[in-house]
Amino acid sequence: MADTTDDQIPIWCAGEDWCPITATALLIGKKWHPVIIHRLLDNGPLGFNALKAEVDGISSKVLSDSLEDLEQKTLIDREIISEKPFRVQYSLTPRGESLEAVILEMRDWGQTYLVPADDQDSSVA
Amino acid sequence: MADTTDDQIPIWCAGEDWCPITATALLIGKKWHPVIIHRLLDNGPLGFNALKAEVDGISSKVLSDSLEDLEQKTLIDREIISEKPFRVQYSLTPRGESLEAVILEMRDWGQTYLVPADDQDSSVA
DNA sequence: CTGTATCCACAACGATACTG
DNA sequence: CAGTATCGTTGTGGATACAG
Repeated sequence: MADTTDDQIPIWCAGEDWCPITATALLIGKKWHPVIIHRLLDNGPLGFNALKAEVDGISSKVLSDSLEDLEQKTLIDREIISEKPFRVQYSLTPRGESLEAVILEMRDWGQTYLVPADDQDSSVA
Repeated sequence: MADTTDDQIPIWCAGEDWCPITATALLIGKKWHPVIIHRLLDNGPLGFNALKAEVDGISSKVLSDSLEDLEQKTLIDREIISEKPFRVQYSLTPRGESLEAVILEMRDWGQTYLVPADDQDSSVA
């Protein structure tokens, strides 16, 4: 694949007991990671606070931490779009976008089998 | 798929900031959970140590802990198949089996995008 | 606006040992 | 065979405050 930036692909998946399932689980099982990717998938590139608002419930520290982690894994891309009023834009890399199938499958399963019981009076119909 | 008999759904998914993606991520993002489910999917019902061998790398404590968690979430079923030589059998519930699509999607993505040095002859050691 | 700095709480993981 | 008990380490998440 053609890399979009100066970043070379880090082999962050290395391990003795390598298992694609475990590796993927550790990647998207960080509570916020899949949601962040999903929001980016749905709303396109976003700034830090816009993303924070979309995710809803995450703290700055955790979002910052997650973003850094996702960037290291070349799943998202960080671009400075303005220096004066310092503005940043987070977007998905092709690799990040490729997670759509997994995320959607997770969402679908969650909606089907986890049953939001939160408001089952009207929306479940 | 018509399960429809499972009306006693435990609401272990309840939460204020409910999100099917997050909920599913927390469920299968426990490092070993998806692997356990996958092994059960592939090899059918297994005993404790057989499962431990299949997962490979997990400790008794963690497996026991994971199993208990998965059982609580009605994803796996524990059945005592022998009292004298104490034997137990772990199997997937319909709900657990329904995770196959997600697990497979994760595995597929991991194999495609995480690139196990296995395929490329890069012994990362 | 975009984050970092602390600090803390709690859960997860792991190794070892031990029991029925 | 099928776990439990312990203990310690690390990781993850969260609140608040502050900085460039």
